[in-house]
Parts: sequence; C-alpha cells; structure tokens
Amino acid sequence: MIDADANVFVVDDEESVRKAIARLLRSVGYRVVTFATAREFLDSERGEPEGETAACLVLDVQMPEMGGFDLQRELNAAHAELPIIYLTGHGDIPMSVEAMKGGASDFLTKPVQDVDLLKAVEQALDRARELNAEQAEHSRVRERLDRLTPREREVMGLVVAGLRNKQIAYELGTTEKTIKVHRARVMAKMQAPSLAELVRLAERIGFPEKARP
Amino acid sequence: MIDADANVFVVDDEESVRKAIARLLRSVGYRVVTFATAREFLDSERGEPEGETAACLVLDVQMPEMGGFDLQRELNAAHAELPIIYLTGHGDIPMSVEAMKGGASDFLTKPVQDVDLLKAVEQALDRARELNAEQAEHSRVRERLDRLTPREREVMGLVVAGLRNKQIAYELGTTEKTIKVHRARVMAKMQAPSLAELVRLAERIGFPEKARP
DNA sequence: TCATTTGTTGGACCTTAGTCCAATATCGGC
DNA sequence: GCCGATATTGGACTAAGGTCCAACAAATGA
Repeated sequence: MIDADANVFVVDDEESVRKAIARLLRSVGYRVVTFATAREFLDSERGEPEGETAACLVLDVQMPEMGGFDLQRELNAAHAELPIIYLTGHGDIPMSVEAMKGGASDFLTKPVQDVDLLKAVEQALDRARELNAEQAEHSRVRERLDRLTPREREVMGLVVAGLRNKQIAYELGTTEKTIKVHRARVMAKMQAPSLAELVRLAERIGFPEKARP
Repeated sequence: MIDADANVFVVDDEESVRKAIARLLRSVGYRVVTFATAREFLDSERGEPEGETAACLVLDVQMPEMGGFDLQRELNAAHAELPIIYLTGHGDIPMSVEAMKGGASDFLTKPVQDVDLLKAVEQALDRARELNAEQAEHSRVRERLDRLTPREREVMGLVVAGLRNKQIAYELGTTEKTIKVHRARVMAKMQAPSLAELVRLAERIGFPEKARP
C-alpha cells in the first residue's frame, strides 16, 4: 500500500515530462511539486528540513545550466539527504554506475514505464523514511548534548570512556566529589536512565569526536 | 600506490579475456587466480575465509549455466562478502543499476580500458579491506561471546540493558550475590575493562538479538 | 564409576557510585 | 554591585558494584 503522506519533487526542463510524471504520481496519492530548473528547486522552500514527511526527488540528468548531478552535489553539500531517482533520455552504463555509486536511489531511462517509476518512488520513499527516523533520533540526542556545560561534556567523555570517578577527578585536576555532581547532571540532562544507555547515546552521535591529526 | 598483498579472482568463460585481464593485473603486482566457470570458482579453496588479505572478484555477467548474478547470490547466501566488479559485453542500464543496487562494487563494459579496470580493482580492494577489518573485529567479539555460558549470556543481556544487579536477580529468580559472580565472569570473558566497553562490544555485534515477532 | 571440569550459588568484606543537604568562588552582563 | 549560570567542595548517608573464599550439583571424559 502507498503512504499518502509523502512528497515527491520533480525537476525536469521539459514541461510535458513534468506534467506526465506529476499526473501519474498524483493519481496514486502522492503530493507532487514540480520544478523546471535545478536552481528553482534549490531556491524553493520545500517544507521542514527536519523531515517529518518522507520525500524524494525525481531528477532529470540533462538540463541546461545546472544538471542533475550538479544538483545532487549541492544537496549533499547542504546536508540535505534526499533519495534521488535519476531520469535520462541519453544515458549510458558508466553514467548510471557513477550515479548509483554516488548514492542515487535509482536510475531510469526515458521513456519510463509507469510501473518502473512507481516502484522506484516507493523504494526511494522507504529510504527517506529510514533516513528521517535516524536523523530525528540523532538530532534529538545532539540537542541534549548541546545543553551540557563544557565541563560536563569533559566529564561525559571520560565517563563513556570507562574511567571511574576517581580517575576522572585526577584527569581533570579536581576531586571525586565534584565529578559525582557533574556526572549526575550529565545523566539528567542526557536523559539517560543508566550508564549503559548513556554509552549508547554517545555512540550514536559519535561522541566524543576524535582529535584532529 | 598498490598494495601487492591482494588477491583478485577472475571468472570469465572466454580464455582470451581471462588471460588478458590476468596479465594486466599481475603486471601491477596483484595475485590473480582465474576460473572458467562460476562452479569452478565456488568449488575452489580461495584461502582464508576470515580474510587476512584483501580480495575481490572480476566477474563476467554472461556465462553458460551459472551467470554472474547467480554467483553473487550464492556468495551472499554463503556469507562470503567479496566486492564484485562486473564485466559484460551485452549490458544495458537497467542491468547495471540492478547490479549496483545488489551491492556490486563496479560494473564495466567490454572491451574495458586498462585504467578503468585498474581503478575499479583498487576501489574494490579498498572496500574489501574495510569489510575485512570490520568482520575481523566482529568475529573476535563473537568468539568471546560464544565462550559465555547460557546463564552468563542472560546476565550480560540484562546488564547492557542497564538493569541493576538487584533487578537482574529478580528477573532471573535468584539473588544479587549470584549475579555479581556471573557479571564478573562476563566482564572477564568478554575482556571488557569497563561497563562502557561492554556496552560497546554488545552494540557492535548486535547483542542481544531481538526476539522474533 | 570415579575424577575432573564447568556452571551455579552463597557469605563476608571493601570499594565505588549516587543522593540530599549546604556552601563558596568566578565570570559575564545588566 | 547584583544576578544567574557555572564550577567547585564538603558531610553524612544509602545503594550498588566488585573481590576473596567456599561450596555444591551437573556434565564430561577416561
């Protein structure tokens, strides 16, 4: 079954293609927004960046000015993780392979069969939902981490490294007593019911970040 | 630079192709073993399954009896993670896209340029080295886990879930003292210097496995 | 079957962690 | 100078974790 709460963005310079694709996708219940150029898409406000609704992009490879691959590069640079389905009239195997290596969700040739496109969109949206779920959890945890004071962050780093309070106190040149207070605050602010959970939270967001070499 | 300690397996039914590819790859320092059929490759002993040396597979798509994709399916079923570079004389875009979705490392068309193949092999071997490193760590931890008694595994599961000894004792219908002993053995057998590290080890191997619904 | 692991359980004791109270010192801003 | 946030420390106490020693039952192997 199809989850109707999904956005599909279509970027193609040919109006006939945009219309045909939009009609097809709307007919099965997707919300569709079309764009004639990559620039137009980038400048648009496409709703929430912290995605609540799944979204994917159907993207023409060959377009004047900014092509599909250029757009993908822009999106990656902007951290906007959005599954992409490429569409092309003049593609070859090396191009499709490069696109897939670059993380594309699919790569189809025009004229595209309706079933093929629908299947590709479904897959892309599934990917989007997974990405959204991950990212939502990730930013929820980072938000808590941001509320820690510098000292608390230090303490947390050493706690998840497995050091005991006494050792942490020595490392930071203070007393065990103080560490206990910081530690308790860390647990509270991070909303960790146990040390095990704190470690998992830290792992998930890659804390602490590695030192620069 | 090229790491000479690498195996490249070549499976192609045309002897001329095998010879040409083998010569090319050997000329830059790779160890090469060729096979005329997928069956022949599967039946061979290709050295250590717990890979110490990186390896990849250059695989013809069209072959009598068992084709390249069939071979990949066999390998996946057998847990043998081996980066695959497909080679085909009669490929199309949908085929290449499917191959890439299926986890192929690359997909090239015959006749292949030397530089293209060499670049693809380098990339595939890089992937293989990463996979090897991950898998080596993974199986090292699993090995330790396998040395735990059933009871110790139960205790470990509840420990990494964040339960306290008292709660674990209640769950398992015994006393806190007993749990402490199990717990100490778990730490020793898992070679975890701290609870934090035990949690990370458990996370890495996906322990405990989720119950089936 | 006997002996030897292996897994399991308990007691006594010490160390470490967490909690509730309170207090001091510093800094940046208003 | 006062206020709020941060960092620090102490006392007294409870709870939890870890260690050493000891014991017993079940499984394993000769």
